[in-house]
Amino acid sequence: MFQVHTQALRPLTTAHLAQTMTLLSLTVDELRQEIDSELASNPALELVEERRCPTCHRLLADRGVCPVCSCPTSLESDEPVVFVSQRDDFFYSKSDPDSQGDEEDFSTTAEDLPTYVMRQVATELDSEDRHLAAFLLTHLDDDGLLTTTVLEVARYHHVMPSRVEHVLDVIKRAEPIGVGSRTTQEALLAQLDVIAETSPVPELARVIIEEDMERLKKLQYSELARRFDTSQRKIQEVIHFISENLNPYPARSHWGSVREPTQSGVNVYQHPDILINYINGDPEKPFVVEIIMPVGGMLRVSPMFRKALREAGEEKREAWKSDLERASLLVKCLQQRNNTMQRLMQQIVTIQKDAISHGERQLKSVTRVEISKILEVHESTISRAVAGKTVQLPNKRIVPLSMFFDRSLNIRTVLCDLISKEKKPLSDAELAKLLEKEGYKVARRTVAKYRAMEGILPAHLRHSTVKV
DNA sequence: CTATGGCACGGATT
DNA sequence: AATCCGTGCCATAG
Repeated sequence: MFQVHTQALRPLTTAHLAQTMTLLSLTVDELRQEIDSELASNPALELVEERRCPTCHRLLADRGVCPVCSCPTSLESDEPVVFVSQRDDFFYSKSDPDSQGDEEDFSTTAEDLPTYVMRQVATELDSEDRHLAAFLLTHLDDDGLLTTTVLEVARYHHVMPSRVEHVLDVIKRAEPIGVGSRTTQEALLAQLDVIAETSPVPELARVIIEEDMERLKKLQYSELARRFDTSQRKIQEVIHFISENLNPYPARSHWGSVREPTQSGVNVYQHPDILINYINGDPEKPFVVEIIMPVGGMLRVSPMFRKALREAGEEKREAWKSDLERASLLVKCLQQRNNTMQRLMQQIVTIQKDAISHGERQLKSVTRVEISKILEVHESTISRAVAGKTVQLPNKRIVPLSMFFDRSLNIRTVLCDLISKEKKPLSDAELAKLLEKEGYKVARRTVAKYRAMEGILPAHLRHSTVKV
C-alpha cells in the first residue's frame, strides 16, 4: 500500500533522487509501462492481492474504509479527500487517433455518450429495436458498462431476451467499441473481435481473456506462462498487445482520453492522471481527488525473495542483491512520487476549488513557485509533477494539470466572451480596459497576441455581421 | 493620429 | 542552461 506519511520521505542516495524525479514526471501511461517492465524482469518485485471496495472497485485504505462511496461515516470532514487510487485498469489503452472521426465535436460540444452511440447504431436497427437500444444506452455507467441485465430489459419491454442480445451486439460494435458490455471481460472480447477482422492478433490473447481474467488483471506473468504452457516472454508480449489495443472500460477510451494539442499541432491521446469528483457526486460535498496508480495491487519487495537471498549461495548473491535493491528503490520512489502528487493536489484543490466547480473563469493565478514554497520542495519538483499530467474534472472534462497555473487561459476565455458579446468592433486598447475592469491586468499588446491566437481578426477588419 | 504587428528583453518555467 | 510568454518600443498601414 502506498501509505502516505505527512513527513516527506527523505531521499537517501543520488540514485534515489534521480529516479524520484524521473518517476514524478511520468504520466500514468508511461508509469504503467515502467512498472510493467520492471515487474516482468525483476523477480524481487511483486504485486500482491489487495482489498477493494465492492461497489466502486477502488482500492481500500488500510483501515478498510472506502473514501468514495460505501463509507459515509468517513466523509464528514469538510476537507477535500485526496488519496492515491490503485485502479485495476492496468490495461489502460491508448485510443487510436485515426478512429476518431470528427474531432471538433469532442472537445467543444460534449455530446453525451448515449447520443453518440445511438447515432451510429440507429441505421442498423428497426424502430422497435431502436427503442431497446435507447433504453440500454441509458443504463451505462461512466465506464460504458451495462448496469442492468439482458433478462431484466427483456422482461421490462416484453420481448425475447435473444432480441435484446442482438441489439446489444450491434451496440458493442459501435464506437467506442465494447460499450454496453456487462463485464470488462466482455468488453475486451468485443474489441478483440473487431480488431481481428482487420489485423492479426496473438492467438493467446483471446484464450487468456476468456480463461483467466483474474491472473491477467494481476499481471501474474509467471503463473500465466505456466498455465498456458508457454514462456514468460510470450505472455509479456500478449499482455503488452492487450494493454496497447484493448480497453476494459470502453467509455474511457472515448471520454477518458484527451486531445492534447502539442506544439507541433499533433494531437496526443492520454488518460487522465488524476480524477476529481464530488463525494457521492454531490456538489455540496468536498472533492474526492484520486491520483491514479496504474496497477491493480500493492507493489512491494517480495519477502520470499528476501528470504531466498539470505540463503542464497555466493554466486547468485551479487545478482540477486542488485535486483532487490532495484525493486526496493522503485517502491520507495513510487511512494515519494505519490506523496508529492498527493500534497500537490491537496494544494491545487484548495486554491482552485472555485475554478474546478464553477468553470475556468474562476481560475486563480498561481505560480508553481508559490506552491513549491508552501510544500517546501524545489520549484522544479512542482514543474516535473505538473508537466504532461492531465486531470478529469467533476464535469468529466479533461484538462491539462498545467491549466491551474496558466495565467493566460482564463483571460483568453474572457476575451473571447467580450468580443463575441461586443456590439461594434472594439479596438485592442478598449478590450484591454474592459479586461482590467474584470480584474485581469493585461497590456494592450498582449490583447493583440491573444486575439491572434484565437484567430480573431483585428477590429477594423471585423464587422458585427461576420464572426471568426 | 490611431490601431496593429514585429522584434527583443526579462522574468517565469522546464 | 534553454525555452516560453508577456510586454514595451517602434515602424507601418489606414
